Amino acid sequence: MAGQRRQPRSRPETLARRRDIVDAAVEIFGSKGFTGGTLQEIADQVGMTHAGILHHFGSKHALLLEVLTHRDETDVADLEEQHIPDGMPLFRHLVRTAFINAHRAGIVQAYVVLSAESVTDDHPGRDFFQKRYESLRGEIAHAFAVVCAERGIDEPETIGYASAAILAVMDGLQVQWLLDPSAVDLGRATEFAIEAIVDSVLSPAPSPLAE
Amino acid sequence: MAGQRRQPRSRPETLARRRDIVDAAVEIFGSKGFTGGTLQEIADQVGMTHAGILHHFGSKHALLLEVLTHRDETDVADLEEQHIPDGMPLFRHLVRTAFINAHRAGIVQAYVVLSAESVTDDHPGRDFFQKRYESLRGEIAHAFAVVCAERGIDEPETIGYASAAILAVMDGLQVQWLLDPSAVDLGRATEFAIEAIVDSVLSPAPSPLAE
DNA sequence: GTTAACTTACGTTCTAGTAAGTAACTTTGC
DNA sequence: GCAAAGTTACTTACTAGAACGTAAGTTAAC
Repeated sequence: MAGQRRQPRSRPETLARRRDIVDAAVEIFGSKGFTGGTLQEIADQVGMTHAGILHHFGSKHALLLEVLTHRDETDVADLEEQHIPDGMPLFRHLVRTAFINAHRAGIVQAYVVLSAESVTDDHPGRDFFQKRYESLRGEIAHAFAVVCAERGIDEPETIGYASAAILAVMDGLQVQWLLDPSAVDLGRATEFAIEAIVDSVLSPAPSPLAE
Repeated sequence: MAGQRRQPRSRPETLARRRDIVDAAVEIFGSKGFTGGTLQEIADQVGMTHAGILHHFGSKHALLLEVLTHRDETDVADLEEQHIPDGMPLFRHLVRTAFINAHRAGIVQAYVVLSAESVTDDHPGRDFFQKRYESLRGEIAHAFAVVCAERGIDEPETIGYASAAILAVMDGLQVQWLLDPSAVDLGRATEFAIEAIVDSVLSPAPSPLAE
């Protein structure tokens, strides 16, 4: 049903060149945003003209989608990798990812900038991020369900809030960390927050905010 | 010491016009970002030419800073309002703000987009957001200190992580909520997360992630 | 000898900013 | 109280540059 499968694309040199371009695009879009970054800058970084990039990807829009979906090799969240951890190991994995990300400012910045930019009207990445968050929330919620089952407790309705909140802290801490790395310890702060949220789902405490 | 205080600016009609422009800028920058939004669009919305806007603010850059610093009237975080709540009331205030924000998508979007965009290189809003987060973290940390003192407990070192984390969840949940309002209950999710974090500072539990 | 991987060159559109002009309102001199 | 002078709030018109995209040509691989 899809038009034409491209077998010609399979030439190894060409594939490597495309990878170079995507890598450069991650860096440029990460440091300038999608709207602010230009094909020219990306082209300069891989040593060709901007028309050469359009030859490979057709449009800036298409290049962005390639950047977003083919981040596999240099993954940020690593959730969709070979074997997705589940249950408690998932939460440990998320914390570990935060510690690793503290040494990968480039990719982190690309995701922070592009995900927030995607909420703007008609942004080409909007659909991608909407589905990504939905899927990630689902995986985290599932991990909560597994953990609850393991401990023989009913799944509290807070699981939905907690799943969104975990992703939210991770993203939000990245913004603060990017703005001032010396002010925020990305790994430890993420660890603290995830522990707090997980604990609050498993052993609900009376609200400390109640008057 | 400052050059010349402008008394002419105090003309009420002019001030109102400037407010109109700033309001329009919030909407445009919120829906398209700073880089993506144009003076033309802002001008259209207030019914003048883009040169008219430059007459008032001098440059697009300066208009952005005005948008960021003069959000006072339609405040998002409301922290710097008349009397800053402190101690436990601050946390309640933050939760209340989240519930209110759920009905103010426009301004929320402006802040989400601009704060994330500000991490890009040489962004004119970078300095603003860096200082803003620093100041907000400080206020939240102070509230924690007050609460600890009230209960006669030592301030745990987790206060720093918790302060950053609270701001982070608020921001991160806004992103997810803007992408899909039906999937995230902004108010309740924020409430849950803040309660979890506050509780975790006041009554530290053994890490649920420990193997 | 066809296809892929480019480059050069061009077109169109759009951008922020500037310069100069104009109408209206304020202030000042008297 | 009123006219001259100055200031403000714009507009129109322009500049200079950059952006993405396209079309056509060129070299090299298979």
